[in-house]
Parts: sequence; C-alpha cells; structure tokens
Amino acid sequence: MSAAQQRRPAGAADPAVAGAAGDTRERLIGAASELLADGGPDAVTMRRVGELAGVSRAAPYRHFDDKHDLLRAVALRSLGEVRAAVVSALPTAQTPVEEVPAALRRAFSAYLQSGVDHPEHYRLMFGEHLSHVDGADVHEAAEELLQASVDSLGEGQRAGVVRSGDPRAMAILSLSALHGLVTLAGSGHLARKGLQTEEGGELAALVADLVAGLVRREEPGGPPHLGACGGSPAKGA
Amino acid sequence: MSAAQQRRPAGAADPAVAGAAGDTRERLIGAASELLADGGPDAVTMRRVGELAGVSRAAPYRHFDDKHDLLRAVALRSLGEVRAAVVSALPTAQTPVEEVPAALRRAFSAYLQSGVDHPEHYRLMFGEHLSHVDGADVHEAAEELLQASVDSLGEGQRAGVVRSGDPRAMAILSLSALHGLVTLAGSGHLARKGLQTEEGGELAALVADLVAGLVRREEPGGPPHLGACGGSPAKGA
DNA sequence: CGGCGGTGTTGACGTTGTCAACCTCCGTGG
DNA sequence: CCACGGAGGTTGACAACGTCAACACCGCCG
Repeated sequence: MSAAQQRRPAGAADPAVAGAAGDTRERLIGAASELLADGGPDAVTMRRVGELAGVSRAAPYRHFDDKHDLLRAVALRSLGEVRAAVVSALPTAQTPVEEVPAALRRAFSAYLQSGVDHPEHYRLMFGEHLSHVDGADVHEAAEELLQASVDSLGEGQRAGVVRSGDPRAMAILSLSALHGLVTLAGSGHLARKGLQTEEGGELAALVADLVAGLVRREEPGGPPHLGACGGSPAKGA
Repeated sequence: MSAAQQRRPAGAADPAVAGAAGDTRERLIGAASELLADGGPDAVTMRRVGELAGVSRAAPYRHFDDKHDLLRAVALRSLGEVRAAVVSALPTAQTPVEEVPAALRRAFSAYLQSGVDHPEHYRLMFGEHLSHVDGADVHEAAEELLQASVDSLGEGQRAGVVRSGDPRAMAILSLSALHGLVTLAGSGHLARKGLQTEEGGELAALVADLVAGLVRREEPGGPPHLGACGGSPAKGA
C-alpha cells in the first residue's frame, strides 16, 4: 500500500470554519482534475496542481506518493461518478417490466455520455493507469460497476425481459462495446458530425441496438440482435 | 565525447550497398517501438531512442517534428500490422460458406491477440494520441480496418451467413466490443488467471459469443446472441 | 515545558523535450 | 575544378518537470 494513503486528518475536524478545513487533499485532486480536463494529461504537472490548489509545488507529496498516485486518486473519483450515474439509471427489481429496456438505454447512454463529455478522465480511468499503476482500488471500483450491471441484467432475466445467458458474459460484452464506442467517438473516428448521444444521434442508435440485443424479442418477426440496426443508421429517429 | 564518438564508421554502409541505405528513420521507429514494448510509455525518451538507434539525441528531430510525431509513426506502423493480421483472416467472397464463422472468429481473435500481446502499442494506437495529435493518417488506417470488416460482413450477408442489418453498425459494435475486451484483458480486470485467447480461454468464448451474434442462426432451437454465452462461461473465475 | 508528527515551504539535482549553432558529407551547376 | 546548398548528424544550452532533502510552523500529548 501507499504510504500517503491516509483517509483523513482523523479527528481535529477544523479549528474554526468547517468549509475550508483540511481539504487540501481534495483540492489537489480537484485541481489535477481541472487541469486534466482542459489541457490533457501533459498539462497536469505537480507544480501547476499545487499552484492551482493554492499550495506550493512540493505540497502534493504530503498527500500522494507520486504523480501516478495523484492521478490514481483522480481516476478513482471520476470512476465513482460514472458508476453512480450508471447505477442510478440501471433497472432494478422495482423497475416496471416495460421500462426495463428504456432504463438500460439510459444507463448505457449515461456511461457513453460520461466518456464523451470527459474524454481525458475517461482515458485516465481505462487507459494506461490500470496497467502501469497497480491501482487495486480502481480495479475494485470498476469491478463494482460491472457487478452492478451483472445484477441488473440478472434481475431483468428473472423478470423475463432480458434474454437468457450468462449475465456476466452479457455485461462484459455490453460494457466492452460501450467502451469501444466511447473510444471511437472520443478519437473522432465515429461520425465526426453528429455524435451527440441525445435522442437521434448515431451513438443513441448504436446503444439502442446494443440493448435490443439484450432484450428478449417480444414482437414477432425480426428480433434485433447485435448490430441488427433496423431503425435509423444515421438519420434522425 | 566518448560514447558519442562511436558514430558508425559509415564505411560499413556504403551508398553502393542497398540494404542499409538511409534507414535511420525506420531504425528510429523500431527503437521507439522496442522501448515502448518493454518499459511502457515513460521509457520512450528521445535520448534513449536516439541511443538505441545509434544516433544522437537530437537526430530524431531531423526525421520527426516532435516526440508525438515519432509516436504517431510508431502507432501507424503497429496499426498496419494489426490491420494486415485481421484482414488476412477475415472471410472474403471466396471463403466457403461453412467456414465464414470460423474465419470471423479467427479475425476477431487476431485483433484481440494483437492487443493482448502488445498492450503498449495497442494503447498507443487507440489511447491518447488519436485525440491529442491530429493523426489524420492514423485515423485513415483505422478507418481502413473498419471498412474491411464492413466489407467482409457485407459479403457474409450476400452469402447468407451473416444476419441482416446495417453492416457498418454491426462492424462498429463488433470492433467496439473487441476493443473493450482488449482493454479489460489488458488492465487485468478480466480473468486474471487464464485469459489466453487460445481455444478454450475465456476470451475465446466471448469472441465466439460475439460471432454467434453476427451469424445467422442455422440450427433450430436457441440461436445465440450477444452475450448468450452457451459454451463455457466464467466458471473457473 | 519539550518534543513530535503532520503539513507546508524553498533549494537543489538529475532528466527530459527541444532549439540553435555548427559540422560534414554529397550531388549539382557554373 | 570548385563553390554551394541542403540533408542529415552532432554538441551546447535552456526551461520545465518530478522528486528528494532540509528546514519552518503549528497543534497535540507526555
């Protein structure tokens, strides 16, 4: 484990004001996050992070082992946000059956949206850092996101809305496809014109295809599968 | 002065000799590629690249604008290799109908294998650089890979082996899923134990699922779809 | 009171990307 | 034949970076 892996200054709360107390660590993460967002990874330098957080250049080393350690913390926070967004949209056991597909579409779109909106953070989460830094906690957070999807698909199966099959394999393939779409979209490969994930975008159509491949066919005729894009390939829906 | 004096006597590579003529640029790419392979992105420094290529530290700037430019060249070469491997395995119009699914599996596995075998190069191709550097030629090469898949799926449809649907959407979703699998596998999320893509591995099973979702159901009963993992789910994991 | 650990600061070192200036060929036009 | 110019190679130099070491403050516990 890292040496600078402390949870919090422990007790002591704060001498006077509660707001601006010993939140230097959080401010450092925020500063790094901000620098990353507008300027890319090269713009994240320890000196600038310290400056933006209102401390000096070596102060971050009181809270993080390392630059990688700081970036890992940023990734962890971002991953938590993504997970929250996705999990809150995923269908649960309480979701009415007829709304399950829409909920899945919303959850998948939330994932996609977060990747498209914050490409640098997304790359940080699923790019180099997962392999170069051990990042056990980041792994764990990602695993939780996957597990939530597995659970949700399992519920969908129990409700008869999601087609049969190993839910873990289905979740892995679905999230893999979403990850690929984020990457493609973020690298400009996909539809350089209208790649908005809103209703009608090309990405939305692909997400709909994806969900259609998971949902049990209900209408007779042609059950849509992976890539069986029947509706609107590139036009407005 | 000592080490740099080495400087290739130049007699060894006379202009008359064909093999080693002006290949400094290629050697630089190779050196960068090698450094990237064992040592990660941080190990790729202009100085080391020059040293490994037998030139001095500023020599690369005679051939590349920039460090990013050099890495872009590395990415382009790697992408070419991946594309060649995948394209050579993809089914064509000449492929016998009954071998199309196996060919698709081979092609997808080749993609997956290249990503798993050369994770750093893979990240270089589809990671940060596509967005930070303009990299029009890298985009183009990736687009060619996608287009080859689209064409192949189109052929498969014409032969009646691949299910109907927009082949481009199918190719995008398939490659996206593969990309996600490579990322998951490369970041250690997936099956840290046996993730070999060989026959029987978990990745192979997922690839088979993926192809099964593309191929037209031929046997009555349960046509497999995306995630309908019928073979060997993650039982050991 | 003393000291101690957490937090912050500056100074310094080695490394990096990159530019400027110089050299050294080699082919070409006079 | 020689001047010459450009392509390719070299070292020197510089600012910026990550990071360590040493020092300063401040609240706590003995």
